[in-house]
Amino acid sequence: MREAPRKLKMTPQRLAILDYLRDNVKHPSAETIFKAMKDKFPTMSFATVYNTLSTLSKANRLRELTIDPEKKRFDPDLKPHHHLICIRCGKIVDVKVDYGLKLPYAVKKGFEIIGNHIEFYGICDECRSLGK
Amino acid sequence: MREAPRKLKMTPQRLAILDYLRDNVKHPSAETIFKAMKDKFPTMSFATVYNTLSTLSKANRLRELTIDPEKKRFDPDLKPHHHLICIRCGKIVDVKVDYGLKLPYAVKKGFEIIGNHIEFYGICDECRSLGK
DNA sequence: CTGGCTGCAAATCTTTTGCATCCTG
DNA sequence: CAGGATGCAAAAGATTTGCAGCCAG
Repeated sequence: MREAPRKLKMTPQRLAILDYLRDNVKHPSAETIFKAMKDKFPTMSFATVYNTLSTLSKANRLRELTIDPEKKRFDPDLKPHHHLICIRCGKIVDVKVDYGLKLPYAVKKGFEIIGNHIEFYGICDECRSLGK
Repeated sequence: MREAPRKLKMTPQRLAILDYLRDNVKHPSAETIFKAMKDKFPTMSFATVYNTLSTLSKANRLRELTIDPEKKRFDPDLKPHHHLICIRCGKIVDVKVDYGLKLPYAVKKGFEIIGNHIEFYGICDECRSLGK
Protein backbone atom coordinates (compact mmCIF):
# COMPACT_ATOMS: atom_id res chain seq x y z
CA MET A 1 0.00 0.00 0.00
CA ARG A 2 0.93 3.63 -0.27
CA GLU A 3 1.54 4.79 3.28
CA ALA A 4 4.99 3.47 4.07
CA PRO A 5 5.77 3.20 7.79
CA ARG A 6 7.92 6.30 7.69
CA LYS A 7 10.10 7.27 10.56
CA LEU A 8 8.30 8.90 13.44
CA LYS A 9 9.61 11.56 15.70
CA MET A 10 9.36 9.99 19.11
CA THR A 11 8.07 12.57 21.52
CA PRO A 12 7.25 11.89 25.16
CA GLN A 13 3.53 11.98 24.35
CA ARG A 14 3.83 9.47 21.55
CA LEU A 15 5.98 7.21 23.65
CA ALA A 16 3.49 7.42 26.49
CA ILE A 17 0.61 6.47 24.24
CA LEU A 18 2.53 3.63 22.63
CA ASP A 19 3.58 2.51 26.05
CA TYR A 20 0.05 2.57 27.35
CA LEU A 21 -1.13 0.58 24.37
CA ARG A 22 1.63 -2.01 24.44
CA ASP A 23 0.19 -5.39 25.40
CA ASN A 24 -3.10 -3.66 26.11
CA VAL A 25 -5.85 -6.07 25.11
CA LYS A 26 -8.75 -3.84 26.18
CA HIS A 27 -9.12 -2.02 22.88
CA PRO A 28 -9.54 1.39 24.51
CA SER A 29 -11.25 4.36 22.96
CA ALA A 30 -9.57 7.71 22.44
CA GLU A 31 -11.27 9.04 25.52
CA THR A 32 -10.04 6.18 27.68
CA ILE A 33 -6.54 6.73 26.38
CA PHE A 34 -6.80 10.44 27.02
CA LYS A 35 -7.87 9.88 30.61
CA ALA A 36 -5.01 7.48 31.21
CA MET A 37 -2.58 9.97 29.73
CA LYS A 38 -3.72 12.80 31.91
CA ASP A 39 -2.29 11.01 34.92
CA LYS A 40 1.25 11.10 33.60
CA PHE A 41 0.92 14.13 31.36
CA PRO A 42 -1.58 16.49 32.94
CA THR A 43 -0.93 18.91 30.13
CA MET A 44 -1.60 16.56 27.24
CA SER A 45 -4.53 17.76 25.21
CA PHE A 46 -7.36 15.89 23.58
CA ALA A 47 -6.24 17.07 20.19
CA THR A 48 -2.78 15.65 20.69
CA VAL A 49 -4.24 12.29 21.61
CA TYR A 50 -6.44 12.24 18.53
CA ASN A 51 -3.70 13.51 16.27
CA THR A 52 -1.21 11.06 17.68
CA LEU A 53 -3.55 8.12 17.34
CA SER A 54 -4.25 9.11 13.77
CA THR A 55 -0.56 9.49 13.04
CA LEU A 56 0.32 6.17 14.63
CA SER A 57 -2.45 4.51 12.70
CA LYS A 58 -1.20 5.88 9.40
CA ALA A 59 2.30 4.75 10.33
CA ASN A 60 1.01 1.25 10.94
CA ARG A 61 1.78 1.24 14.62
CA LEU A 62 -1.77 0.45 15.62
CA ARG A 63 -5.14 -0.41 14.15
CA GLU A 64 -8.41 1.50 14.35
CA LEU A 65 -11.41 -0.71 15.00
CA THR A 66 -14.84 0.23 13.75
CA ILE A 67 -16.62 -2.53 15.60
CA ASP A 68 -18.06 -0.21 18.24
CA PRO A 69 -20.74 2.01 16.70
CA GLU A 70 -20.24 4.61 19.40
CA LYS A 71 -16.59 5.41 18.93
CA LYS A 72 -13.34 4.25 17.48
CA ARG A 73 -11.34 1.69 19.40
CA PHE A 74 -7.60 1.20 19.12
CA ASP A 75 -5.69 -2.03 18.96
CA PRO A 76 -1.90 -2.23 19.21
CA ASP A 77 -1.84 -5.81 17.96
CA LEU A 78 -0.91 -5.63 14.30
CA LYS A 79 -1.16 -9.32 13.56
CA PRO A 80 -4.37 -9.95 11.60
CA HIS A 81 -7.06 -11.15 13.93
CA HIS A 82 -10.74 -10.73 14.61
CA HIS A 83 -12.93 -9.54 17.47
CA LEU A 84 -15.91 -10.45 19.58
CA ILE A 85 -17.82 -7.57 21.13
CA CYS A 86 -20.43 -7.55 23.87
CA ILE A 87 -23.26 -5.51 22.44
CA ARG A 88 -24.32 -4.47 25.93
CA CYS A 89 -21.17 -3.22 27.60
CA GLY A 90 -18.83 -2.85 24.64
CA LYS A 91 -16.21 -5.24 25.94
CA ILE A 92 -14.05 -6.53 23.11
CA VAL A 93 -12.00 -9.72 23.10
CA ASP A 94 -9.58 -10.97 20.49
CA VAL A 95 -10.38 -13.82 18.16
CA LYS A 96 -7.06 -15.11 16.95
CA VAL A 97 -8.26 -17.62 14.42
CA ASP A 98 -7.29 -17.66 10.78
CA TYR A 99 -10.42 -18.40 8.79
CA GLY A 100 -8.70 -18.05 5.42
CA LEU A 101 -11.64 -16.18 3.92
CA LYS A 102 -11.85 -16.02 0.17
CA LEU A 103 -14.09 -13.86 -1.95
CA PRO A 104 -15.76 -15.33 -5.00
CA TYR A 105 -14.48 -13.80 -8.20
CA ALA A 106 -17.87 -12.36 -9.07
CA VAL A 107 -17.74 -10.22 -5.95
CA LYS A 108 -14.17 -9.04 -5.87
CA LYS A 109 -14.13 -8.24 -9.60
CA GLY A 110 -12.77 -4.75 -9.98
CA PHE A 111 -11.60 -4.56 -6.39
CA GLU A 112 -8.11 -4.82 -5.08
CA ILE A 113 -8.66 -6.65 -1.82
CA ILE A 114 -6.61 -5.39 1.10
CA GLY A 115 -7.86 -7.35 4.05
CA ASN A 116 -10.80 -8.38 6.12
CA HIS A 117 -12.06 -8.31 9.65
CA ILE A 118 -14.71 -10.40 11.33
CA GLU A 119 -16.93 -8.94 14.02
CA PHE A 120 -18.62 -11.42 16.29
CA TYR A 121 -21.51 -10.07 18.34
CA GLY A 122 -22.58 -11.49 21.66
CA ILE A 123 -23.44 -10.83 25.26
CA CYS A 124 -20.85 -11.46 27.91
CA ASP A 125 -21.57 -13.41 31.07
CA GLU A 126 -21.40 -10.33 33.28
CA CYS A 127 -24.03 -8.51 31.27
CA ARG A 128 -26.21 -11.59 31.18
CA SER A 129 -26.05 -12.11 34.92
CA LEU A 130 -26.79 -8.44 35.41
CA GLY A 131 -30.43 -9.09 34.76
CA LYS A 132 -30.71 -8.55 31.04
CA MET B 1 -33.87 -12.33 21.21
CA ARG B 2 -35.53 -9.61 23.17
CA GLU B 3 -36.72 -7.05 20.69
CA ALA B 4 -39.79 -8.62 19.14
CA PRO B 5 -40.78 -7.06 15.81
CA ARG B 6 -43.68 -5.28 17.37
CA LYS B 7 -46.29 -3.56 15.32
CA LEU B 8 -45.25 -0.22 13.92
CA LYS B 9 -47.45 2.74 13.32
CA MET B 10 -47.08 3.34 9.61
CA THR B 11 -46.79 7.02 8.96
CA PRO B 12 -46.08 8.58 5.57
CA GLN B 13 -42.52 9.34 6.64
CA ARG B 14 -41.82 5.79 7.71
CA LEU B 15 -43.35 4.43 4.55
CA ALA B 16 -41.27 6.81 2.48
CA ILE B 17 -38.06 5.73 4.17
CA LEU B 18 -38.92 2.06 3.91
CA ASP B 19 -39.84 2.61 0.30
CA TYR B 20 -36.59 4.38 -0.44
CA LEU B 21 -34.65 1.59 1.19
CA ARG B 22 -36.50 -1.28 -0.47
CA ASP B 23 -34.18 -3.06 -2.90
CA ASN B 24 -31.64 -0.33 -2.30
CA VAL B 25 -28.19 -1.94 -2.43
CA LYS B 26 -26.21 1.25 -1.93
CA HIS B 27 -26.13 1.13 1.86
CA PRO B 28 -26.89 4.82 2.26
CA SER B 29 -26.05 6.91 5.27
CA ALA B 30 -28.60 8.83 7.31
CA GLU B 31 -27.63 12.01 5.53
CA THR B 32 -28.11 10.46 2.09
CA ILE B 33 -31.50 9.18 3.16
CA PHE B 34 -32.42 12.56 4.56
CA LYS B 35 -31.53 14.29 1.31
CA ALA B 36 -33.56 11.82 -0.70
CA MET B 37 -36.50 12.34 1.63
CA LYS B 38 -36.43 16.09 1.34
CA ASP B 39 -37.49 15.79 -2.29
CA LYS B 40 -40.77 14.12 -1.46
CA PHE B 41 -41.20 15.48 2.05
CA PRO B 42 -39.68 18.94 2.19
CA THR B 43 -40.81 19.21 5.78
CA MET B 44 -39.25 16.03 7.07
CA SER B 45 -36.67 16.81 9.71
CA PHE B 46 -33.28 15.31 10.38
CA ALA B 47 -34.43 14.15 13.76
CA THR B 48 -37.31 12.23 12.26
CA VAL B 49 -34.98 10.46 9.88
CA TYR B 50 -32.65 9.47 12.68
CA ASN B 51 -35.45 8.51 14.99
CA THR B 52 -37.19 6.53 12.30
CA LEU B 53 -34.04 4.71 11.29
CA SER B 54 -33.40 3.85 14.90
CA THR B 55 -36.96 2.66 15.37
CA LEU B 56 -36.91 0.57 12.21
CA SER B 57 -33.64 -0.93 13.24
CA LYS B 58 -34.98 -1.93 16.65
CA ALA B 59 -38.05 -3.37 14.95
CA ASN B 60 -35.82 -5.49 12.73
CA ARG B 61 -36.83 -3.81 9.54
CA LEU B 62 -33.28 -2.87 8.61
CA ARG B 63 -29.72 -3.30 9.74
CA GLU B 64 -27.21 -0.69 10.86
CA LEU B 65 -23.74 -1.21 9.47
CA THR B 66 -20.66 -0.03 11.33
CA ILE B 67 -18.26 -0.79 8.51
CA ASP B 68 -17.79 2.85 7.57
CA PRO B 69 -15.82 4.67 10.28
CA GLU B 70 -17.32 7.98 9.23
CA LYS B 71 -20.97 7.28 9.73
CA LYS B 72 -23.60 4.62 10.08
CA ARG B 73 -24.87 2.96 6.94
CA PHE B 74 -28.25 1.31 6.58
CA ASP B 75 -29.07 -1.95 4.85
CA PRO B 76 -32.63 -3.11 4.20
CA ASP B 77 -31.49 -6.65 3.42
CA LEU B 78 -32.15 -8.67 6.55
CA LYS B 79 -30.72 -11.93 5.33
CA PRO B 80 -27.34 -12.48 6.99
CA HIS B 81 -24.58 -11.44 4.63
CA HIS B 82 -21.28 -9.63 4.60
CA HIS B 83 -19.80 -6.56 2.96
CA LEU B 84 -16.87 -5.31 0.95
CA ILE B 85 -16.05 -1.63 1.28
CA CYS B 86 -13.81 0.59 -0.80
CA ILE B 87 -11.62 2.35 1.71
CA ARG B 88 -11.20 5.28 -0.63
CA CYS B 89 -14.73 6.21 -1.67
CA GLY B 90 -16.81 4.27 0.82
CA LYS B 91 -18.69 2.25 -1.76
CA ILE B 92 -20.11 -0.91 -0.19
CA VAL B 93 -21.09 -4.08 -2.01
CA ASP B 94 -22.79 -7.16 -0.65
CA VAL B 95 -20.97 -10.41 -0.06
CA LYS B 96 -23.63 -13.07 0.02
CA VAL B 97 -21.53 -16.02 1.00
CA ASP B 98 -22.12 -18.22 4.01
CA TYR B 99 -18.77 -18.89 5.60
CA GLY B 100 -20.21 -20.85 8.50
CA LEU B 101 -17.86 -19.24 11.00
CA LYS B 102 -17.38 -20.96 14.31
CA LEU B 103 -15.72 -19.64 17.41
CA PRO B 104 -13.41 -21.90 19.41
CA TYR B 105 -14.82 -22.69 22.81
CA ALA B 106 -11.96 -20.97 24.58
CA VAL B 107 -13.00 -17.69 23.01
CA LYS B 108 -16.75 -17.79 23.26
CA LYS B 109 -16.69 -19.07 26.80
CA GLY B 110 -18.99 -16.86 28.84
CA PHE B 111 -20.48 -15.23 25.79
CA GLU B 112 -23.84 -15.83 24.25
CA ILE B 113 -23.04 -15.44 20.56
CA ILE B 114 -25.61 -13.55 18.56
CA GLY B 115 -24.11 -13.21 15.13
CA ASN B 116 -21.19 -12.09 13.08
CA HIS B 117 -20.32 -9.86 10.19
CA ILE B 118 -17.32 -9.88 7.91
CA GLU B 119 -15.89 -6.66 6.57
CA PHE B 120 -13.72 -6.96 3.50
CA TYR B 121 -11.56 -3.95 2.70
CA GLY B 122 -10.41 -3.06 -0.75
CA ILE B 123 -10.09 -0.40 -3.42
CA CYS B 124 -12.59 -0.34 -6.23
CA ASP B 125 -11.59 -0.04 -9.86
CA GLU B 126 -12.87 3.51 -10.17
CA CYS B 127 -10.75 4.72 -7.28
CA ARG B 128 -7.75 2.86 -8.62
CA SER B 129 -8.07 4.34 -12.09
CA LEU B 130 -8.51 7.75 -10.52
CA GLY B 131 -4.78 7.91 -9.96
CA LYS B 132 -4.55 6.72 -6.40
C1' DC C 1 16.90 27.78 11.67
C1' DT C 2 12.99 25.01 10.14
C1' DG C 3 9.64 21.82 10.17
C1' DG C 4 7.17 19.05 12.89
C1' DC C 5 4.61 18.60 17.37
C1' DT C 6 1.96 20.35 21.21
C1' DG C 7 -1.74 22.69 23.56
C1' DC C 8 -5.75 25.24 23.52
C1' DA C 9 -9.96 26.66 21.69
C1' DA C 10 -13.14 26.77 18.35
C1' DA C 11 -15.27 24.44 14.53
C1' DT C 12 -17.41 20.45 12.32
C1' DC C 13 -20.02 16.48 11.89
C1' DT C 14 -22.99 12.93 13.36
C1' DT C 15 -26.47 11.65 16.30
C1' DT C 16 -29.63 12.48 20.28
C1' DT C 17 -32.98 14.88 23.06
C1' DG C 18 -36.67 18.17 24.87
C1' DC C 19 -40.87 19.81 23.92
C1' DA C 20 -45.05 21.51 21.88
C1' DT C 21 -48.11 20.12 18.34
C1' DC C 22 -50.25 16.79 15.35
C1' DC C 23 -52.23 12.54 13.77
C1' DT C 24 -52.93 7.52 13.64
C1' DG C 25 -55.34 3.70 15.33
C1' DC D 1 -59.21 10.27 22.58
C1' DA D 2 -54.54 8.77 23.96
C1' DG D 3 -50.22 7.65 22.99
C1' DG D 4 -47.02 7.63 19.82
C1' DA D 5 -44.85 10.43 15.89
C1' DT D 6 -43.25 14.68 13.85
C1' DG D 7 -40.71 19.04 13.43
C1' DC D 8 -37.72 22.29 15.12
C1' DA D 9 -34.03 23.77 17.67
C1' DA D 10 -30.73 23.03 20.79
C1' DA D 11 -27.65 19.67 23.05
C1' DA D 12 -24.41 16.14 23.25
C1' DG D 13 -20.45 13.46 21.69
C1' DA D 14 -16.70 12.38 18.90
C1' DT D 15 -13.28 14.05 16.05
C1' DT D 16 -10.88 17.71 13.36
C1' DT D 17 -8.77 22.05 12.47
C1' DG D 18 -6.43 26.70 12.98
C1' DC D 19 -2.92 28.79 14.98
C1' DA D 20 0.77 30.42 17.93
C1' DG D 21 4.52 28.88 20.59
C1' DC D 22 8.02 25.23 21.40
C1' DC D 23 11.50 21.80 20.60
C1' DA D 24 14.64 18.71 18.27
C1' DG D 25 17.69 17.76 14.56
